[in-house]
Amino acid sequence: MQYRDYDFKAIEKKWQDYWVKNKTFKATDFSDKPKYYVLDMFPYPSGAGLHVGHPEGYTATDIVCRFKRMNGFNVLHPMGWDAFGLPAEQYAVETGTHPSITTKKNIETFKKQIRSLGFSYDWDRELSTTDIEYYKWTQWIFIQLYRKGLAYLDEVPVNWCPALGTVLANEEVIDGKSERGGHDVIRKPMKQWMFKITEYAERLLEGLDKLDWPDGIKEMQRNWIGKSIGANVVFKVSDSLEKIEIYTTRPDTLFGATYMVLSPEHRLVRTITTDSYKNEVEAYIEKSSRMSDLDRTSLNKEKTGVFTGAYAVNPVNGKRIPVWIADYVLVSYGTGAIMAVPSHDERDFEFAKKFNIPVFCVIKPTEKQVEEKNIKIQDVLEGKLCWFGDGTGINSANSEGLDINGLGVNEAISRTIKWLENKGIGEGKTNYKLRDWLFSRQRYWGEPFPVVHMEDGSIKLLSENEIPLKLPQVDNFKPSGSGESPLANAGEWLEYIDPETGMKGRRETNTMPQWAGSCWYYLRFIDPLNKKAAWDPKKEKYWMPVDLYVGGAEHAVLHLLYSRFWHKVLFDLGLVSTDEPFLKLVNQGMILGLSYKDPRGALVPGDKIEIKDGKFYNRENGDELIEFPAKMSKSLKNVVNPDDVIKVYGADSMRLYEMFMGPLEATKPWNTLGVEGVFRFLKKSWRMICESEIKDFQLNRKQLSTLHQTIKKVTNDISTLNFNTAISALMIFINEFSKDNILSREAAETFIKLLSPLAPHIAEEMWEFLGHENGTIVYEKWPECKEEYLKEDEVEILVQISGKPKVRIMISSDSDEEATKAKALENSIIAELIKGKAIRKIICVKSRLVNIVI
RNA sequence: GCCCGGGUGGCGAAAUGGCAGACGCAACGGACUUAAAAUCCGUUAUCCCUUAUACGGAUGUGGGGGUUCGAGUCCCCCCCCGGGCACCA
Repeated sequence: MQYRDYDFKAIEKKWQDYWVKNKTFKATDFSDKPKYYVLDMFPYPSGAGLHVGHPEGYTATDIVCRFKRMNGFNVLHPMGWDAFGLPAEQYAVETGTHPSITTKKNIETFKKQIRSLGFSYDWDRELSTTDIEYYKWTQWIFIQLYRKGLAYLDEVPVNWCPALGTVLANEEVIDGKSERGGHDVIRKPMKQWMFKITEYAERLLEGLDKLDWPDGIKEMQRNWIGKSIGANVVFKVSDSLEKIEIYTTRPDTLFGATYMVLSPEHRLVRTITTDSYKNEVEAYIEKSSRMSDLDRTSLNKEKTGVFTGAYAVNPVNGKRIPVWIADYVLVSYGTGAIMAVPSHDERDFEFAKKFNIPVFCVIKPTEKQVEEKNIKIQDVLEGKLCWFGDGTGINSANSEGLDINGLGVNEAISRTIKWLENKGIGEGKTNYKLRDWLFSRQRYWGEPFPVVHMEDGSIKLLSENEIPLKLPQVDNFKPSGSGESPLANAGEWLEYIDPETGMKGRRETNTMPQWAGSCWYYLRFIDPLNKKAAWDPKKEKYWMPVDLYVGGAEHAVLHLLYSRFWHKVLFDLGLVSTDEPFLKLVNQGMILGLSYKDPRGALVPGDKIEIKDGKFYNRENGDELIEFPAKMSKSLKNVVNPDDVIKVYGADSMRLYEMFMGPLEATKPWNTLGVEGVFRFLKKSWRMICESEIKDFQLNRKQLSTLHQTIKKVTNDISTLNFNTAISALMIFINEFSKDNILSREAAETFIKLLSPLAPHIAEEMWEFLGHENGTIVYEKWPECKEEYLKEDEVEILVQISGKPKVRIMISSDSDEEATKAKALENSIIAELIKGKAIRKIICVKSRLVNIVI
């Protein structure tokens, strides 16, 4: 073959066409090879197209896939579209364009862009959550969950915006106002579909332990689930038959309870409030119901509350304590009521101080902690200071057999619970912060629920042969005005007549949230064309679980928790074979854009920058600016479009730069100048292969060592996803081997193979250039590192005197400790430096250093 | 406030407790060229000593302490940046 320039445009087109034509990356079901399932978080195909953040994770997974194929794995690497959702619907409201048209167009753009990067997806498995053949099975899964008793309708508050006449998603409400227009948003109760994810709280928590996920993400899920262990305790209401049950994690502080608090929504509030306090209580309830959650829970908010006039009896000591209502107690957690122990709970302490409620200390801090925290123990004992650290019980005994004085916190808790249980007035109780999952949206562009509201008020679940329930064509995508979804205007579509009983009904007009489609797409990829089932269980058993899942950390809780929940339900139903879907999870870091900030720290958009003498100025007011990485955004004009990079440098350079910037997980700033460097490296590689004389000859010791060190480094680094250092190893190799204009075939072929997962187009072309005329490098065997070549005859070691580096000497690489020491001591410079000094000791690290301590 | 990340040259970054700054960018100098691009070679942490870019010495991984023959790496305290959670009793 004739030498040509590195014409990346022609090369990349040629091989992308070749891969598509030959279905090079087709994953075969039931191959004898070990399977490896690599999944990217599939994108929402927006109108803006890809930005440089998308290809980061996709490049990483692509490299792993190609590496695994060369190591003999049968790789499943699919791509699809999470295409239901708000932007297409909002565009429809504004322009009247049907969301399916927008979606189709955006998918085409995304697909073209993704293909231009040469990713090795099996495109035969492509899917979109909006395909009727896909959402049929999303509805089918809903049916399974419903039948298992995990779906229910409940009247819960939604974000209702009267000015816009619509319901908003949480994400569209910013500081209690609508994102668009800044109108007030209130909480309005509406019938909503809920999932009992709380039934799976414990298993979702336990399951985390065995997952190979970033600790941060696991911790976020743990916090979200929010398990706490404590007790429910029943307090009698004084002069009444009513009882108030409270939840506490600190039953050991029961003797310190000086008041109680009910949340304003607690069902007993009106019952127990005495006549003289009615007006105040009603006013308070009314006031807090109008407040948004944000207002109620915002920081630094001073505590508020009112007394109900009622008293309760503390069951451990019979003391009468006042019952208050306050919005710092949430109705949705625990029992919606607490016992307040101001002496040992900061919130209660704050409240008690404000309303002059007594503080009664029941835990004496340990000496050690008093010292550490630098507090006066007397202040705690007198109730002047709130103490929530360790300590021992005081003032905590009654005549009915409970005595926890002198006990530590843990022991006191278990004793108290035992006592409460014996008396029948309380029990050990575990609570979770996790709430049931609100699953319906008042939207058009989502999966319709396979549900009908019948005339008689009953709810009918469609049967499996009544799905797919197709989303109807409508002309008007505007909200219905009643707070219902645009589907409420869908006319005939709404009407339903039961085929068996003839009873009339109206279809559910809510649609499912965007999470629905992404909850199970990894399962459909296994068997995307199956018409009879969501997936074939045999294929599921072969491919699952996902071995590597890569995506952004913004899905840490929601998507990843929801899909784990569905997966566990499917597992319980015997529909999948593993109880966790994603074995290993990696979050790629955010890529920031180059931005500029002025002396006041304000960011200045990219089009207002003027560069003079290597310094940056604001064109408008002459302020000197400093370069500063910031999140890419339209307004800052710092968004980098991959297409532009590919046009100038090619897809291989784009891929390489994305990986060379730094560790995959790190947040890092994009700098287009950096692409120049990897582009040069590829050009250099190209010249080394295509301009050198390639011959078969035996490499010398030094070259063999470099070659095998490179194999070892690249192999390890790709396995551990440290692509940046793998690339630098290949650069070192090139710097070494491109010095000569004659190259051994062995070195050349090994290099191309090592490069091929990272920069596949150029690798294919060079592979072909070397005479592999028909075929692809994709399934060539990955080079093997032979340890015996790594060893060099001589190694350089450092000789230090008292830890200070002095000289470097060459020694035979198999010198033992004694020989190494002797060599070091006989060196003339060392001998001079230690002359006349006593050697205290000598530390010797084999093949590394000798440290002579004097 | 709490929980995770992170802080290393002008910049992106490397470093199983063992020579800090590999690799790359930028900058500077040189070669090639009529010239430019491309390419190649070299220099590039700070300070001191010095006729000096030699030789030599000291300092240096956010700050302060500690462990160790030896610390970017381990331990304690503090500061700053990014992300998440936020009255969950």
